[in-house]
Amino acid sequence: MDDTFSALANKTRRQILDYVKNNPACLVNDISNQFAMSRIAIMKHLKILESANLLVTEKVGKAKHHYFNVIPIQQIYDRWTDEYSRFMASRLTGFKNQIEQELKDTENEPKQTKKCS
Amino acid sequence: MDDTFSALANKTRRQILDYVKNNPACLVNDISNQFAMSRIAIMKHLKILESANLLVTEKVGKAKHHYFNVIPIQQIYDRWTDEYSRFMASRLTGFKNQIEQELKDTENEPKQTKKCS
DNA sequence: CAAACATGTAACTTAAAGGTTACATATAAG
DNA sequence: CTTATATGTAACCTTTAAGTTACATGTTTG
Repeated sequence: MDDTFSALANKTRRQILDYVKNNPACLVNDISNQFAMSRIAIMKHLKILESANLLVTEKVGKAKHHYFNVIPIQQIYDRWTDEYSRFMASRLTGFKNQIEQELKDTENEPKQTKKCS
Repeated sequence: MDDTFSALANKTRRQILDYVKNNPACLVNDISNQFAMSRIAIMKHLKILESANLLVTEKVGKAKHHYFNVIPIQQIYDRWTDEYSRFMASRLTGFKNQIEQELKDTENEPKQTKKCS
């Protein structure tokens, strides 16, 4: 999970994900041609994305095909909607009201701190 | 948006967010007491979280109160669900039901928050 | 086989992240 | 007023991130 957050923290890597999503089966060179930086730099980003399982690859001869994998993003999505579900739900009622509600409800409730991934 | 991703990429900062969410109005010292590292290190993390607008603060005398702000996370959520809507589409129905369930449950479940100092 | 092509590895540089200790300021309380 | 408390700033250190150039390997194709 930490790998996923780290991988997504870099703008170039998010752009790579966007590109691969829109160009399934694309090659290393296809990807690196989209960016100003060198192919080596892109390959490092690809390695990080692949380690985070955000990209999966298939080697066919000398060609390496890349595919976007949404599952780690879904896992983050699930994490946040679990951790912050009340806040996500609050989109219907507004943040301010929710904070006021929390402060009001505070006295008779137990503290609970959840572990972080 | 980049600030938000960067801020969320660090495990300590995610844990800080969890703590502040569960302990609205908490102070710098309340937060730093939860961690092994120094108060100064925590203050740097707080500054980053505040710059990313994930935390909002209110100064009252010598005390600085911290509050979690979900809006940047909602924006990320919206970005990804927009960017990857095709991939998320299959999950949307489940999500809708989940939110409805959460809203329903919220009325009966005790909330897990406690006000600080 | 030789040349072009696609990808992979190594070594290095620079900048930024994440932490430390020491010191400074401002408010509350005795 | 003096002391304890809560937060803020400065200077520094170490590790990691992110990029570079140069070279190596493996695979098609003429």
